[in-house]
Amino acid sequence: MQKTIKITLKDGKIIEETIEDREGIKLSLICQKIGKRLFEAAAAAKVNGRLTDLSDSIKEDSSVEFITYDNPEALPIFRHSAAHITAQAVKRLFPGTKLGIGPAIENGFYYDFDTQGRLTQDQIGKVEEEIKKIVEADYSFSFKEERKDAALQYFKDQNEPFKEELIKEIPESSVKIYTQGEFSDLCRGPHLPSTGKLKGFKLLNVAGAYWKGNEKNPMLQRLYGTAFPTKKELEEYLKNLEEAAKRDHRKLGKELDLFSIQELTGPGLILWHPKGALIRKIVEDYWREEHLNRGYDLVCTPHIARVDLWKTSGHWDFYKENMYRPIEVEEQEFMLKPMNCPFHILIYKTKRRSYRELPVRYAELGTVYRYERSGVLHGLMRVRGFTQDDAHIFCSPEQLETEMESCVRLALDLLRRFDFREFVISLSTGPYPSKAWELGLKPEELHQKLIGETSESARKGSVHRAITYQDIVDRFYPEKKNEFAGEKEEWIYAEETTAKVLEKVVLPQGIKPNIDIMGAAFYGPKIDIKVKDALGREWQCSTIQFDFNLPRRFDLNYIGPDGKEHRLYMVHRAMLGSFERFFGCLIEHYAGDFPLWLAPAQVKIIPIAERHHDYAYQIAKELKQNRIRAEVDDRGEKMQAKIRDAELEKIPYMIIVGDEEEKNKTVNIRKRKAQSDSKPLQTAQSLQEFIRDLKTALS
RNA sequence: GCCGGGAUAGCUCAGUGGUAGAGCAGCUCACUCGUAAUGAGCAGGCCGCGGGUUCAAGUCCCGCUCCCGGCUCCA
Repeated sequence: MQKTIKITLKDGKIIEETIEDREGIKLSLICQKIGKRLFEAAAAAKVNGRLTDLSDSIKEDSSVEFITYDNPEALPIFRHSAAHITAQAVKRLFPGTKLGIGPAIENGFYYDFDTQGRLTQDQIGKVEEEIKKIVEADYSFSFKEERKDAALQYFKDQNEPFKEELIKEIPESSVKIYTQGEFSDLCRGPHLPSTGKLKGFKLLNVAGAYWKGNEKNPMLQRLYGTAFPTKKELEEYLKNLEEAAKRDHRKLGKELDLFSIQELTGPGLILWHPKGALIRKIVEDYWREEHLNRGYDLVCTPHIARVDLWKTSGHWDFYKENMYRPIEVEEQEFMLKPMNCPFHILIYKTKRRSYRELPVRYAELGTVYRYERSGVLHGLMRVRGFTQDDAHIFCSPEQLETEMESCVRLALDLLRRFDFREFVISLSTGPYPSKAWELGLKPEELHQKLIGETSESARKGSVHRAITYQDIVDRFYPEKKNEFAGEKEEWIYAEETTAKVLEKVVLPQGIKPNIDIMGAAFYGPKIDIKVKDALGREWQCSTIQFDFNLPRRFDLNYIGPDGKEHRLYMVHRAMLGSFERFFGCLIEHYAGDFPLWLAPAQVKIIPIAERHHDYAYQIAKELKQNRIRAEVDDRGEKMQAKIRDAELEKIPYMIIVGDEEEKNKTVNIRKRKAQSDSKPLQTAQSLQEFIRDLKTALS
């Protein structure tokens, strides 16, 4: 039986094809008919909005879009195909290897294998060689739809226990098996037409990873790599990696003498050297100033407290794993604080509070200690002792919206001061259906995001009914939903208040919040703000968290206008996060090249010869009187060497003084990074002018 | 914590079971210099820590500490 089907293309053009009813027509054929160039550039196709392989066929009227290499949607296809090719290479080199999973990830892909430990870092080169052979062989990717039991048998015969496990978890009755050359793998697809299309790939490193991320499962070897449609894009990416390595805060921290972490002190404990401490002091001053201006009160609290405090707060029961063992003093047990909140609560509770004095906002640069497993520590980013820029807001329900709004504004204002321009904001919601999530995602998108990744049928679009929040909670978090503190009404009120604030403050700035469903802490929903640094990497900084738990545990209340006690709302918030992590971010964001207001030394004065030293010190004195951080380089080095060293120290300005300057009472200014091959940026001017300019730049 | 890799001078790093090395930094001396490294000399080491194998260990083996890449978690 033959029939004619209509194919609607992306540009609206409709083509008709007459096909054999049972066989349909291959997408690659359609593509080829449209044009040779399109065919060569096509990685995959989208049929009725669903991605599929070019080797797939269609049998009915459809809308078809071809995904070419330059389309961002092609990237994951490349990477996923690269993962399969990598697996093929590894299986060739290490027979008996059992396959785990091999997905595309943000900047590349990985594949997990059980090679019985044979795959190590020094084998990467060999695997790459093998991949090259596979690419050159240009095997085509093809797939077969198999019934689950047949597929199960197949992978059993292949001795692939992980694949068997995966198939058993798939709800559909059939699965797809992709083949290129002698290699076959369970996969949802789609893939490139053939292995030869993979032009730019690179294996990056090997690491251990638990099967399904669960430490009770066996440890597999994970091979990370990346892939791009062209070599050029790959090279750009690798360059970016190099740049990131250059900016590594651990490296710059050592080079610029900012901080150290030493074996004798212990892992995850930071020693701030003078220059680092100075930058921290500048940030702290700015932070305190901003908080005082915005109605916060500063408080200070101790590092240890009796264990009873932590029992009252619940940390003893629920946070014990992250706390250090008690310290015994005069037969009483004290604990190092992992958080500041209980102390702030105690200050609040020292007297009866009237609604007239709300909101109460207590802010503290509070140093806390948390036990972190040794393997997770990382420079300044993940440590065991750190100082949070913490605050707690105690307010009435009516004040919540205003308070939230000012928190979000404060966070963005502070972060922008440090030249962060892009933000990723997410709202983490709890177990009750509030309307908050509609803010970030349309129901269909939600569908794709949540169901699409886990279920084939939803991807095919067979479930089009509107999905509800409750569906998601029930389906994905069946046990977790009972672990939450607080009343349903509180949750909904808090989430909807937050949504209102995000709508008012964040959306107009062109930032679309993410909704992290069920991402809330057990005690309340939260907003997190991540910054994107100069290289586009994301760092968690601000967090604003509701707490329905502590006000109950500590019986926090206020006296309302009706003369009765009312339950207080409490908000935890940190804007920069911790000074340690934030400092690490700043170092990487600025590549160690701190802006004038943060630079530990702002001006280096370079006398050309010894006879200019007096004049140099005179200038330094005057700069210091104007609160400008200046140093004289009075070493017996050549001027050129001093300039070089000042450049390497990344000091924003140099003042070079010699006979001419001394005679004319001027200063010769060289701005950092004014390379000798560029136009000379240095100008002679009076010191007063220079000071005025700096002050303008600093204000 | 687990898997893999690593630790040699202040820093960056060579080092094949047989006398511990370089460059930079440091110190001393000379040079007093015009926009990214002046030259010479000197000094600098529990080769991460502890055991073992060996005539002999920085090198081989075992244990520990710390670091790096991940897994998991988070400020």
